[in-house]
Amino acid sequence: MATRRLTQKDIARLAGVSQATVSFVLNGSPENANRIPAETRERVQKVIRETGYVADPVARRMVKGLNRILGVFTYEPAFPSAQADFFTPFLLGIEEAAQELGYDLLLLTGAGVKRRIFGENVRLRLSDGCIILGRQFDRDELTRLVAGDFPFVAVGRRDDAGGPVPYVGGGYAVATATLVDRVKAMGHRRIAYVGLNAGAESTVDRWIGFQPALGNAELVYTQFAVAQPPGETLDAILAARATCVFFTELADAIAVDAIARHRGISVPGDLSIVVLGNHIRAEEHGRRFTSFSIPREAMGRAATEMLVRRVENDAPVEQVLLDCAIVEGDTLGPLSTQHIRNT
Amino acid sequence: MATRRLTQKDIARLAGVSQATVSFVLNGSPENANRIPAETRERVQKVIRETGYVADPVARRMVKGLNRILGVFTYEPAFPSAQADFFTPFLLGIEEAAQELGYDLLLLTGAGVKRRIFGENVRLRLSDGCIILGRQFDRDELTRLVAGDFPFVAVGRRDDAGGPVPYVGGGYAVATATLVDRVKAMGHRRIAYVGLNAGAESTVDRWIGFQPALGNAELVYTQFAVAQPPGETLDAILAARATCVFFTELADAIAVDAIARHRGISVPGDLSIVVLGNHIRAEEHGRRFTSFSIPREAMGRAATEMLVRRVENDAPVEQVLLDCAIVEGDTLGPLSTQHIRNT
DNA sequence: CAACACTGCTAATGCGTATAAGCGCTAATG
DNA sequence: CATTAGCGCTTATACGCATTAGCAGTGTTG
Repeated sequence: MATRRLTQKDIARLAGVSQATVSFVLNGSPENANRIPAETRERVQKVIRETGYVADPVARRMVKGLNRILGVFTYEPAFPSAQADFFTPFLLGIEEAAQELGYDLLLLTGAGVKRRIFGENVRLRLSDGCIILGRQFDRDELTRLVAGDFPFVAVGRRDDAGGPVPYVGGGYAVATATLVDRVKAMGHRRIAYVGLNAGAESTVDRWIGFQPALGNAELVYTQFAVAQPPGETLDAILAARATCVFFTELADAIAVDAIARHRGISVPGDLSIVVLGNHIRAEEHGRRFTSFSIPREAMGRAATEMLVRRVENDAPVEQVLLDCAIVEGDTLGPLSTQHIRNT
Repeated sequence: MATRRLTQKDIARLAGVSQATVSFVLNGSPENANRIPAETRERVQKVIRETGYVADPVARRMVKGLNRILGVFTYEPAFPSAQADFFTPFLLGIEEAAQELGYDLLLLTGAGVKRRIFGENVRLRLSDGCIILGRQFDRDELTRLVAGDFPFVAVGRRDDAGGPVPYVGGGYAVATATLVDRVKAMGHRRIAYVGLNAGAESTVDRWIGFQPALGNAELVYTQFAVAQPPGETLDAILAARATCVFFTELADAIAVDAIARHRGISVPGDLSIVVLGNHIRAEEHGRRFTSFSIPREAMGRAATEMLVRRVENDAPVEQVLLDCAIVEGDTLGPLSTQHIRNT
């Protein structure tokens, strides 16, 4: 246990050469490699093989600057089961891409309660660059990151923070607009929207896609708050004689759908439901909501590849939105005759 | 972008002191801290605050030897969805413990197809120690780890490999024996065992707990192979007039249970089923099998804490088995009168 | 035969930090 | 008044490696 780690000096001593020679044998550049004859090289390599020596990556990094390590920072802990379904697909994509590109991942656990990038001990800097994951972004930290020289890529679109933020996001606005078009094609003209319309970029994007796509349809009810009993929400939707309701949160949709079913209100017969994004596996709740899917794994991959481009080639800031596939589901139907009669 | 990172030298210049003074201000040990008057300290800290300087963890590690980073090595990729349910609970425990102890996690992605600890560039060594996760262990690498001076802890019991292996495992043998006792207390005397009884330690442990606990019960059928159609397995179990069957693999149990149900054979009325370990959430398949639960999260936590003890205090090798709680389930019932008649 | 190039190495340096050792100064002590 | 004991710093060194510069010896050229 007390046996100190082997160093190049040890190898050099055992092989009867200098430390520099060992270093050359290990990573001889084309010009310098051939300056060491095969015989000496063999002798050194024999010692390396026998001792199982490997260069200390820390010292290596000291002089080379790069580590082939990518940091992954999450503002929320990544693995707790409540979050796991959300984070795992991202991490899967990140891990796969990192492996292909020959990078390891440094998972930053965030010291103490407050997770911060710029904390006391920014061990983050050990990595060559970092991916930032999570819904809650600290504005100030983002600004500092943009201003600084540390390469990073955000997963999820981010507004400018003293400069453009490199990101890989989901095309929520486009997908939302597509769903609105589909709803209108089904004949719906009286529409409700339940969910936030401000705050995080991902939330805003949905609203931005939604609003202009409405066209000649009428937004008869909006509920931008969240904490309301689902029964009341349903009452309000029906009172406004909406025939189709958009939810930003799957959980809200599930709750309202359950109440509707309980009251004998048919979905989509009497009321169509559309969810803007699908965070959880379909199997967990019986319903397949009409919605769009977030390409989380692909986002992880793309972000990783973008980060490596920035690290290795000092590539310029890129901003990418990946397409979200429409999930047909079975909660959106054509306007019923009863609806038409009521109008 | 071209702005080089700040170093202590820069801070020193700006504050009009020496580099060493900056270092003292940053991490003054009790004896040395008070050697620097508040005024100077303030001046230096002001510059640090204004510039946002943070010490390079690499250089820090160079001199301190430790990095507050724990490596996590998995022989199989951790996040692919097939594996995710298996690995996630471990990672959850590891992440929580690491966070509490102030460590970050270095996830080793394994270069290329073959995942190896001792590869070309053992990036692992950047961490202070490592946790090894996964069912498939490379014997040779384990031996080298045991022989070496790099601190590690295995998750899952491991046989000696040229010396005792530090691990946190599950008490499968004890839990299995408990289940056997319970089965016997229900009156069962004709028992079947389906699953491997050799190979990985976790498999062997189940068999080791099973065999001696049988006592006066009779092992009327064993199937140590795996790849057999579930129908044939069921036929063989029934032909042997077993009244209770133990499975090591949940998947096998699910398959046989499904066939039995399809054929109108009642579980546990006609045949009791016990599963030795529960790998997947109960909700995913309808049945709650009588089994034991593997405390994966606790294992991750314990392994992390053990590793930190080894890293920080050079603690001796520990080998711990955590209790597996018995899952009552509804696939184990008392011997039916029909069974008794048949005997 | 002097000048020079090439071979096969070694010595020296720097990366950014922590820390032991030391140095000039003032105040307290004998 | 000589000595010592803090005080408030600075200087110097080491960590393990990559890399540049250079040096001794041999051959090659003009």
